[in-house]
Amino acid sequence: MTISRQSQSAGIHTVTSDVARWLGDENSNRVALGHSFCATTERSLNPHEHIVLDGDEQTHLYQVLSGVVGIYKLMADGRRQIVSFQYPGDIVGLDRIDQFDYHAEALCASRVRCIPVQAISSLVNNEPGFGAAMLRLLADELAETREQLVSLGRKSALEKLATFLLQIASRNRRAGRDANVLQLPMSRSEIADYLGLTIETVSRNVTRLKKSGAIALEKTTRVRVLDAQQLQLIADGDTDE
Amino acid sequence: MTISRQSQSAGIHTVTSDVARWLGDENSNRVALGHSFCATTERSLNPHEHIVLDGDEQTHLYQVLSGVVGIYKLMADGRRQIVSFQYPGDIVGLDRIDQFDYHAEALCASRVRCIPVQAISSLVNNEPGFGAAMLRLLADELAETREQLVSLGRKSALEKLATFLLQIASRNRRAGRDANVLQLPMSRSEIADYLGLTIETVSRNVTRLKKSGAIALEKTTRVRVLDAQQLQLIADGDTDE
DNA sequence: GCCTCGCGTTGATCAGGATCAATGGAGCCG
DNA sequence: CGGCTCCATTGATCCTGATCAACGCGAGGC
Repeated sequence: MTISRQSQSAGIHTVTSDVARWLGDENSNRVALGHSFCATTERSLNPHEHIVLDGDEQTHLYQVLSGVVGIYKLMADGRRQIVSFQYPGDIVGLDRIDQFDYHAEALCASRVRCIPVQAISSLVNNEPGFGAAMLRLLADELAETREQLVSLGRKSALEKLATFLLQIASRNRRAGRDANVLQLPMSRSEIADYLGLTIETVSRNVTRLKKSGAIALEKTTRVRVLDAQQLQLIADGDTDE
Repeated sequence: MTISRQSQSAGIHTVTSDVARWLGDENSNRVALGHSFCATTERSLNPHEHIVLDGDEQTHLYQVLSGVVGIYKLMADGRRQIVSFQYPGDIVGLDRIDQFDYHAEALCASRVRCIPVQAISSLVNNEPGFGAAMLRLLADELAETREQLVSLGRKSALEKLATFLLQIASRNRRAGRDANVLQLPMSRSEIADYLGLTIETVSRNVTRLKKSGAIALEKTTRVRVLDAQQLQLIADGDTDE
């Protein structure tokens, strides 16, 4: 097993079982559920702490409360594909039943609510709207993932990056935040592994967008959108070159 | 709007409204549903006939009964990404609510069952297990799509192709068919647009797999797997080069 | 059977992004 | 404040897969 030529997520592969027991630092919590109650817990996560490892038996779902969680898959030789970024409100594990087939890691300090899987079926049966909400979340996630397939399969590096920035802008807008100031809680390496690129290519194309006047880089981790329309044209491949 | 350099799906873009009225050639059909009945219809599709166009208002879900349906997205300049192949049992439209954001096209002569969306909520409420089945199908689709992200983002052309062939083999196995004889109901162009490649690259890598002894090409549209283990190693990137 | 047309294969060349290498810069700790 | 470390940026070169081009082959029509 050789080291990947594409993935530059060096530290990532030393995945340890930091998932195992977190029952120490949790806040107990109870959620009304029909006539009964359902015990959920909250957990605080340090940057790069894992919630879930590939192969873990699924004991809980995890709803992100704050921060950002990255879901990723690893190939045998270490190549990494980040499959989704999960933001507050998103639920990790909706798609699985018995066992996880991905890793999930807090990208920055985050909090998650842990929902035991045994609670799910009773929630679905007793909590009106819960099943529908799950379906909705799952459907949204599928739609986003399909859109990401277009990026990975058919877009150039510049188009991928513009698309990515607009995703964040649109998430900001939905959350009522400024759609022109984009916090990037993830590193270049994580962006690269999300877009199927290398960090160098990400960096070069950030520079290209900067030089073209579409964005400004206020900090490494903060982008200001200067020309949203241009960014949109680039993302859609509408450049008439 | 210039013509794509990547997509070679020439005829595809002349998408006409062949979806519109099919009420002529349908077989009426009724599905028991609690106390009431739910009218579904069946529809036969010719090769390359569309079921759904991007932007269509969603009036039905479509369950594939026979054949194969391709779900794809188009970029403004014609680049195409096939996002999923749907086989008998799969349902097109589970992820959407009001409007389709993709095209769906029969790749070969196919039949689909059309389920009116109005029926869905009553099916969920009255038909025990229906909601769970929808969730399950949706979850499976999401898991497959995420796996495809790994292919598109991180695998080489050869690895993508091997992965694709093994997907078909595993579908055959689940359906009780021979996992070593793979029918390819789609053209090279459709495989290319699924894998984010060009037809030439697909063709060259089919040849490579042939020469390596992993597969034999019985017809253009039929592959025999000769060395499943080698194919698996290639797909996983376990080649020790 | 032969012609035609569309698809698939193969070859030659090009280019976008990966790789290899060096430098820059920000945060952290002393 | 200075040094250290990690990450991001920039530069030089390489390589995989795209593009451009030609040819082969099989299916359908006459």
